[in-house]
Amino acid sequence: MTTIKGVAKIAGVSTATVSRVINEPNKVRSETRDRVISIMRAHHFVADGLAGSLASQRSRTIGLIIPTIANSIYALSTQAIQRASQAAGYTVLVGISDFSAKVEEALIHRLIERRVDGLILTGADRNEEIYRKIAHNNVPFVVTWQLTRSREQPTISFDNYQAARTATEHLISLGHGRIGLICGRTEVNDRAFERRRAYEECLDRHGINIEPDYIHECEFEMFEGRTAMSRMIALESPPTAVFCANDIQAVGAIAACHDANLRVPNDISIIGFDDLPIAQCTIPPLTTVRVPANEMGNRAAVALIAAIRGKSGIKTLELPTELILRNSTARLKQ
Amino acid sequence: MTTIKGVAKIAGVSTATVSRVINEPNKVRSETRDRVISIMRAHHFVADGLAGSLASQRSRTIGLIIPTIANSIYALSTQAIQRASQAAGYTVLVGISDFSAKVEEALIHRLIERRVDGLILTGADRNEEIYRKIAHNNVPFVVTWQLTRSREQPTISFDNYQAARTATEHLISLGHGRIGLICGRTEVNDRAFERRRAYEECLDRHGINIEPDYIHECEFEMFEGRTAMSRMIALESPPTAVFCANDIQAVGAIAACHDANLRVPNDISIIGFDDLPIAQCTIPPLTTVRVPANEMGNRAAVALIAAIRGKSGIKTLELPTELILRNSTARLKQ
DNA sequence: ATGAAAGCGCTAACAT
DNA sequence: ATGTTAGCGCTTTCAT
Repeated sequence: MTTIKGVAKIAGVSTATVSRVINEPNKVRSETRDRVISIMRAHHFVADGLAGSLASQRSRTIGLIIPTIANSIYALSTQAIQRASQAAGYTVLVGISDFSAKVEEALIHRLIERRVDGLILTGADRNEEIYRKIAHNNVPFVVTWQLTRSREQPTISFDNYQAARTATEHLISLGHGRIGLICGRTEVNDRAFERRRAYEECLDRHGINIEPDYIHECEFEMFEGRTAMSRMIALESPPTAVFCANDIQAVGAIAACHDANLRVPNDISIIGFDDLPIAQCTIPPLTTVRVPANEMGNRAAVALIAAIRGKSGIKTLELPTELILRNSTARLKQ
Repeated sequence: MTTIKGVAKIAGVSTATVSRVINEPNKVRSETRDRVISIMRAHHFVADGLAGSLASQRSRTIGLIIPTIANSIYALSTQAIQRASQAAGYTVLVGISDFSAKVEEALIHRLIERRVDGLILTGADRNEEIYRKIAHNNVPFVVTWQLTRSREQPTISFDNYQAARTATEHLISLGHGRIGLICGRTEVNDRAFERRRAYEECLDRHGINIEPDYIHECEFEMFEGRTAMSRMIALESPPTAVFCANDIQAVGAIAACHDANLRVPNDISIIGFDDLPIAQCTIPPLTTVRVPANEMGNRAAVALIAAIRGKSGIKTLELPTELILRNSTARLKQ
């Protein structure tokens, strides 16, 4: 396999010149440059980026940790991060933690090992030891999907608490008092935790009793949302409205209502969270909270890359969310 | 920042010993090993994988190219690839081509630059020059999502043509003669191309005329499927059944029927492709063709890693698909 | 079981 | 504009 040494020899120049052709082409006389380039082409030469990174002490790679990819939620922000990074000449290394703290720790270790220039994390709730390891290895990072005002981590996110509160208030303002919750597992997911906290505190603030049978934590799968909803429907006194803390589960919940011959929103109101594309194609279209996944991903990547280039530190940034009124919620029938 | 040299000095051993502790721990006396390990811990030491890869000439990284991630289709196989790779000690570098041949070429170059030990590609239709570059750099690879019996590329996939033919035959067997098609852009997507070819040849074989107004190519977005369907519904003589060559577009198509007050499947039959989780939660549940995305991803990763380890070459493997009968297709009303 | 030392392929001063 | 050369941090062969 060809190396810059080989190319240099054939072209009759030094390795430094070949390196310049690759990295700073305009510092090389066009004649020399063209000759070198054509030789590289002819030999299908691809420079060894590992050697380059080792020598230059930067990898032009950024690491991203997400809990799962199988679900559109993180796919959207991931895509935005990929796009922004590729555009800036960076490659993204994605690690999927499957909501496991242990796996996440191993993945972060791997990414640092690969000498990523920076790290984008999902959620803020992790072992202090991990943050220490990141700091000791001088890796700039940014937290997404979870605001951390109290902590010192640089964050680019919306506020899960406020957004979930908006959703809950919406149901209450419609006259509902028996309100259910379907959300992710709060022990492994601080975003779900915040959303549940908002739901509970909001009911509390309105003097509404919190009914354990109305609260279901489950995986981010449609069928899990469907099962949870079926259980609530089967209750003696079922809720008249349900807040699904993500659209995936909401789709399942709507299917469960349909299974039970309950009309949405006439018989039961459902509100989602995320505003995935699917929210526009459910029957009826889903009222939900729009989350700035794309912008969050883009901004996080851009800010991180700026920080890597030493142009600036990362300032915590709160992005707005928005209640999207469609057709799955209605005023409580007296 | 600490290096193995630093660790070695503190521990009073050579760098070779530290390296052994990291890579072949059992070749080091347990006493020495424990001392070295505790020093590494205390200093949050993370070995430089780039230097290691450069020296050992293997990166324990595999590259994956997919067209998009925003849609569950490729997310499922990607997840399977990630899992299998992580389990085998490999990191996955994902490149997203956005269905652009040019972007894909640049990404493949980047991955080879990063010295991936192997490459997993989506679809088989690309410039010969790219295959040559891959070969010249001795990178083992495997093609997924598209069978290539005629070509020499090692492939692990199902057969798009046969699967799409099954779907079309299903509609014909139900008595339909006016059959529409909604699929991806065949110029940039050989999977979509094969599915369209199967649709057309199948109609032809049954003596059914191919009606250009019944064929819509569009992006993998629900709303694009919805728009395409609306157009067909507005036709003077609309189709009585539509084959959506992926479930995403099918969801949009169902929504369009609902918009137009057409009942599925009473007024119009719809069949999808992929069997994504959403297919079970549409109203009505979607008849579709199940595609072995998870198994394909897993097998591709496992086979590639085996090839990397020199255990075997990659043998082309055809995975089965399956017609999943649910409730969105029905016999044509006379 | 451990150490010494020669690279791996590139970058980046510094020199010319 | 181009060349010389000393590393980057690790692995690995060969000694001991």
